[in-house]
Amino acid sequence: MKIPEKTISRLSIYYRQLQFLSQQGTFSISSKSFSELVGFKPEQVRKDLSYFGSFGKTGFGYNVQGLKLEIAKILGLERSKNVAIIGMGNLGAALAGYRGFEAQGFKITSLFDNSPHKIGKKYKGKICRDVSDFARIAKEEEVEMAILTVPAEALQEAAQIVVAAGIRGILNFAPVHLKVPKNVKVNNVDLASELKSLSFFVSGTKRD
Amino acid sequence: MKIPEKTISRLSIYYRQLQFLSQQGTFSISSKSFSELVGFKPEQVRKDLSYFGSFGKTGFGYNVQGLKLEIAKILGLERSKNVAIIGMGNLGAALAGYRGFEAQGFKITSLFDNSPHKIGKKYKGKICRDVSDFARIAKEEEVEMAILTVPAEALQEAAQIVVAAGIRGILNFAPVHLKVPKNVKVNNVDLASELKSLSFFVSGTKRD
DNA sequence: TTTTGTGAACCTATTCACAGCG
DNA sequence: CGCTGTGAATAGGTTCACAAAA
Repeated sequence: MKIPEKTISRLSIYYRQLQFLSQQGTFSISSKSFSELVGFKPEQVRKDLSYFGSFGKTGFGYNVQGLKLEIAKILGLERSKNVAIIGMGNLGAALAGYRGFEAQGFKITSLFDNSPHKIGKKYKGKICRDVSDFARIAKEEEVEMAILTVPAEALQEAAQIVVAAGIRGILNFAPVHLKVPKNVKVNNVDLASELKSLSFFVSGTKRD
Repeated sequence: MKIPEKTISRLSIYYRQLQFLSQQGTFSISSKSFSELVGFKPEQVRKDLSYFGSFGKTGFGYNVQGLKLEIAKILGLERSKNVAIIGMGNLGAALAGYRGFEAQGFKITSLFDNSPHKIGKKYKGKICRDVSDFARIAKEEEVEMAILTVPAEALQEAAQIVVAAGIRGILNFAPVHLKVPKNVKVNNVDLASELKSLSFFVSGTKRD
């Protein structure tokens, strides 16, 4: 069965919500109540889950803890994953200390840059290293994914380095299209473009 | 005619690319060459543009400068838009100094927080103010959009404040569903979820 | 009765394929 | 000719509606 990509990003959202419910001590929840929390339709939630199995109890709903673990398994989050950041500008430095990652099963283990001004410097207690040592360090520290916060003109080169080192998941913040082999998955976060599309909606005459 | 939301986000990407081409001095470009740069299909590019008019010349392609201006008009970017950031944590502070915004027609004019430790402090040369003064300041400074980088538990309240102040475009970084009136547009950037969906792909056994 | 799981129907978006213009 | 613009065909994703389970 082919699983829609959108299902995967919704599961990622469900996971965060289940973690929260679990911390609250909620034992079980129906697809209807859950859907209101995450902002989708109940059928959508059920269909998304149905790609992977039957996790609910008819007439009852889903066990919060159980479902959380199932989704962790689906997303490969049973154990924490190590992540490297390449590019220690404003954004890279902020992400190095972003609390939201740890709680969701990610560990920012390694920071890289190519500038002598930044190599050796500490960010949030972690030392920034030379990106030319990426392959060796990534192997040693079992890095599985990379966050690229380099300038546009450095992007393709940085990507080459991480792909050559065997990384198969890249989160790209440069507002430029990244060409990678098809066994590598890239997620793009284009912050200025998010604002541009908001601009369309706030500027529109018919949209109020 | 109804315009797909995805078309709007692609136009936002096209805009960045056209700006780059324009800086390079490229005079004109075909949908085919352009599509390779942005990573979509040529028909997609043409269809997206066709919702708004006929901007190309048959047998020739598109005038770079002209198309850039047309898209600026569509997205409401003819003049720079003022943006506020609420929540001066790691991420908010980084975005306050993010260079990528200015070049694309956005000005971060106003910074807010609710913590006495942060109010009055300067971030990238801009002073952080009390979020309870949001409505007044946003009006004075003609803020049209807001970036929310507040903790999850403060999100809904922050949103209420900006919506009450007449803001109709919100970029939300908290990994929580935000309820707003339907005349307000929210774009969500959920960084941990981006990593989770990458995790699915790097963990998968069949996906290499 | 309540709520899941899921084929079928529907709706939205992408790609095809070609007419028509310069 | 080369390349755009666009209806028609296809693919992809969402919602409906209901049978089955507890």
